[in-house]
Amino acid sequence: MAIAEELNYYPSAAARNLQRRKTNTIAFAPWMGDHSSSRSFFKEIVGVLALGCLKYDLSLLVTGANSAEEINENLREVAGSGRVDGIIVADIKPDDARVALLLEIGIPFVVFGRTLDYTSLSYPLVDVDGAAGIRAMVQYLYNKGHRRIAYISSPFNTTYALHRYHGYQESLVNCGLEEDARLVAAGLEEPENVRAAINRLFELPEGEQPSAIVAASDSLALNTIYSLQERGLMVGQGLGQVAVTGFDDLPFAAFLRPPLTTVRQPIEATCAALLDLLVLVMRQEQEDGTLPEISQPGLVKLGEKQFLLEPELVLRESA
Amino acid sequence: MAIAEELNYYPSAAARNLQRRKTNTIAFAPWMGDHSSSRSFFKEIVGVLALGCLKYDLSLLVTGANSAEEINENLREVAGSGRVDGIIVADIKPDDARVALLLEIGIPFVVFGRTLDYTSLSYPLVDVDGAAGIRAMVQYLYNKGHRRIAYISSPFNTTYALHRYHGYQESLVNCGLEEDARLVAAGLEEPENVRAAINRLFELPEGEQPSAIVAASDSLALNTIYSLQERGLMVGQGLGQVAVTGFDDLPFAAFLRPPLTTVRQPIEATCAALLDLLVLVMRQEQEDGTLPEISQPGLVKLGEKQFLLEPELVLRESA
DNA sequence: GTAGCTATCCAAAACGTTTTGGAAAACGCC
DNA sequence: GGCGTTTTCCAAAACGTTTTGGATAGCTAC
Repeated sequence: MAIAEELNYYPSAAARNLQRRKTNTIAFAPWMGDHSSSRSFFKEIVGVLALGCLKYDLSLLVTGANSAEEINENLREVAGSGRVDGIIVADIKPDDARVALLLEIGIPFVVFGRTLDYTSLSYPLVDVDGAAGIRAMVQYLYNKGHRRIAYISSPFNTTYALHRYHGYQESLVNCGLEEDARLVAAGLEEPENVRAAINRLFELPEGEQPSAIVAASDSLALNTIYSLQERGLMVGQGLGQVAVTGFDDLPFAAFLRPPLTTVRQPIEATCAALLDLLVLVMRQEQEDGTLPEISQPGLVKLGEKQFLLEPELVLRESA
Repeated sequence: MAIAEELNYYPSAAARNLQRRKTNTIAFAPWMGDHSSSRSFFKEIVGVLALGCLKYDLSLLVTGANSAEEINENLREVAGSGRVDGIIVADIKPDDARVALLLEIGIPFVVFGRTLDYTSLSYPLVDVDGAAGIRAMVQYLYNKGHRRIAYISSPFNTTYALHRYHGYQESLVNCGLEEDARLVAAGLEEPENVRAAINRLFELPEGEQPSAIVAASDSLALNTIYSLQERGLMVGQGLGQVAVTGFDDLPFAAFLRPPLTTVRQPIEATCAALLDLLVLVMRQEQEDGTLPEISQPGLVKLGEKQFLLEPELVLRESA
């Protein structure tokens, strides 16, 4: 050991990997598409994952891809060549082909998020319970006295957008409120579309206008706030003000004026759960021994290897 | 080939790596410290790097580390074991030990940023010319008629903070203005400190107060704007307004009210230059053949393997 | 047809570890 | 001291590629 130290010797990773048939490396495969809204959240994750890997002595390989074909080809190559022992798939689309691909290849993997298959238990996953987050938010607004609660969403072509919307519907039922289609605007992305939607909301007859607006994401909430301010409306919880809430707790949320009440994505907990679960799946793959239990505060067990994380309400001045 | 396709065969990466003594993998080693301000910028980079790697058929390994010792140990291991062919070091500190370490190990590497060694040409680097960015900004403000231009900075314990400040000083000279120590506030990080600094600026005698405030980062600019608004001052370029500028063009900059005039970090260009340079160094390492020229719009050649990128002014309504 | 050269082919070596398995050593017991 | 068992030791095999180099085949020119 002394001589090794002196010679600055480190065992060759390639030779080790070859003989042990194991790389101690996992891949992080986000979507990397043009979808800027989801992108900003997944950027947050990389760093936390990298730090989390230290605990398990894993290295983190980040795969980029410009298109759907490229990501699949990439995944095939990375998994097929044995470059990694496991894969974390993020930013899943409703009809994402990656899950099927990975099941076919037979490499250990964990998905962050759910495909459209709402209650899918066929693959290991961790997801933030968006429906629960929105439910908690709507309930909070209801308790504050709001009865006309509008909902603003991005297009329903992502699973999380759907889950969050379902949360809105569920909590309306829980609160004994009727869903009013005129208070729901989905498919919004560009600021202009948000502005148009907000304008429509406040062209409703007097007593039918919303007193609170729940946005499905922080960036929608941001544009909602500006749209309201442009109309000369005040944002906040006070009398004559319109309450606005977001979802994600992106870095800017606290710096808006007024600071945004929102639902915080539990990034650290999510990453920890993803890693714990992936390591479990990888171990189980080689020696079918006893699998350690995965448990964390706020973690709901959906199935054998499926977990949901409760997000947290962050109350600020916008509601 | 048909049979390989049919059997879903992919060559073993480990065996290849072993024989070729080459991994086609590079490491990205950011600081990953607690430094939240720099962190947000480096998160931006990972994704772009991952995409850029595709061009060169490289994989990207992201190393995490919780402390200075850990990052060094990590770097030693990754480089020593031959896990990667080259390393991109980011978020460099003035007295960063990583450069010396990598030089000693003798692995190809590229640094994003400069150590305190202001004109260091002893290792390959790419940096954004912060001084040039601030110079352009001050010159712009001068041309708009501003003569009392204040400067707000984070602590001078990072190289980029120093460079940017030097840019401020240089452009004052260029514009024929005297530096007024009362208009410079450095060492700021927390919102309260920024507020205090702003308050001091506007407790100056009438004609000596600043008409423009150049902040060394977007987050400082954000707190500057709020501090001004709390004092009842209007932010913008108009009459009786205080102009405020930032640096980085973080995602929220465009969404502030008023939208922030700032200096945009050329992320894509930076990543492209880093990769081009690293690939060059790696190739040169093995076969000392002809090295292709690295050239990009806005790229200034500082030395044989040292490049500076001109950042770009983004003019919005805050100035 | 043959000499001299180049192109093709393929079995064997090499890459640097870990695993394997047989031999030697150590141990425990009667 | 001898037998059976366990532990230690170490040379050789294995991991799955790419490289090597000697042999064979293919050309060209006389």
